Amino acid sequence: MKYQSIKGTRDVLPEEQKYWRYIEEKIGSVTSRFGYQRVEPPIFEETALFLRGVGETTDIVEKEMYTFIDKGKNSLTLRPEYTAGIMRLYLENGLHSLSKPVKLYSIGPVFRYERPQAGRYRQHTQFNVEALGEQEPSVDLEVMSVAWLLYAELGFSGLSFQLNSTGCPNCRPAYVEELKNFYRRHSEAICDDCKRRLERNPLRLLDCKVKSCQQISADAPVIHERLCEECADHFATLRLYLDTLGRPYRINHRLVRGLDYYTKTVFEVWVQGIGSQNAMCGGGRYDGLIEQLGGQATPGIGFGSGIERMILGMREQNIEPPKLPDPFIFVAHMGKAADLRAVELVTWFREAGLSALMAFGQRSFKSQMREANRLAVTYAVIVGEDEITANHATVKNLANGEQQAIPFDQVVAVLKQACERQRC
RNA sequence: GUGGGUGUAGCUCAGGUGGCUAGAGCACCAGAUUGUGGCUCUGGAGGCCGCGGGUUCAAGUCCCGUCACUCACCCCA
Repeated sequence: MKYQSIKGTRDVLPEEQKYWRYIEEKIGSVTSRFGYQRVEPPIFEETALFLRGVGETTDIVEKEMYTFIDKGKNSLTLRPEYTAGIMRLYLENGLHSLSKPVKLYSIGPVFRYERPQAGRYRQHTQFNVEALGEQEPSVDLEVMSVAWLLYAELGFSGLSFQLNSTGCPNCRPAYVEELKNFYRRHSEAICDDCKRRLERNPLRLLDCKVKSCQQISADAPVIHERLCEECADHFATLRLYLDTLGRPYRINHRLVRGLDYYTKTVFEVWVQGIGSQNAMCGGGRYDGLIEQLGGQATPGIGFGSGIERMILGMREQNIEPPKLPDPFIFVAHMGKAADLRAVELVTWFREAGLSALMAFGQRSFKSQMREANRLAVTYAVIVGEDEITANHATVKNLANGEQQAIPFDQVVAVLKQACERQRC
């Protein structure tokens, strides 16, 4: 085969549409109940926005961005995540003048150059939620609840939050220093990756999967025990909310995110069964980000959730989305005059709001009926020489086999009525 | 970037120790029923056995290389 899709990308085929439609409907329904409004920034931005917004030493920026120079010699990048672009959109369009918090969501593709594996693609579709301008922990709860309610209504079982606080500029530096000192004492024993992390991204030391490193990290200082008063209060209040609602969560002091902008709350929602990617969504608070991008100091919190990962999880848990409606009418025709009448009929049906299909060209009547059956239509409308002569259509109900003659000028009204009766 | 697995029909896959004229199921087309679907039966179409090289009388099968896909690590949705 000469051409094939790019590594890490995938084609969405008709078979999968019911999942997409179902998820998009649920997203629309849940977000509207929480009062979130949809916005869509372009899929590419100035590269500098992501360098500043995501963090220059993050893996995403260092090795995963699709960056290119356009014909005007500008450095542009396909968005590797939503948040930076949403912050730009918020500032550029003056959304800060709206009443706070400003609650936004988006659905669209994001791009990262990574090695693909189950549930991870170079282009994937992300559902993204942001709440801007409010620092109360009840907003953290609300944002987390959007994710929770979405997955619950999609039918997922075994959901739980993973929760941590990464502190703020007042308390994190001291903690990071303590953490580095702890690991320096074990610098002989940790793996090579961790030796790099020790200097570049110490928080990620806690997240190492190597067994010997995990034994060490079990004794490492724990951040949520070293938060400043403000962060500790915030964390405690959020936990109180979760306890009150009875939402299952686990404090995971290893949960540190790869993006620089997170402060205080970080969370994921886990579901079992999609390979090594057990997180359905990941997000957190980023109280310093907007200021860093040149706006007024504005707190914010959000998360991203991969649609392809949701579909994978639904398949894993045998969650069957409602199937798309089958077409209602198939027009079978025999002979030249009938072909013209069939073209007229499907046109009338469609203009009346009914779904109607027909066979193209002169095919055997049997094969047309077979096709009608395969399409799972409710009615076959049969037009042959007999019908042309008699000026009526033969309408066959494929479910019970009954058929009757209906004059051509009444067939649309009759089937329209039948459709309304069974809410097709 | 690192490690494992797999490449045979549109799809899912069989093809011990090399002997194939390369198979099955599903899907597709047609006929049995010259104007009636589903079920059944019969037939048909559909393959450079990923690609290149090597060993051999003989390679889908063995060897080398290569590409692709895939799972996992890193990281992340």
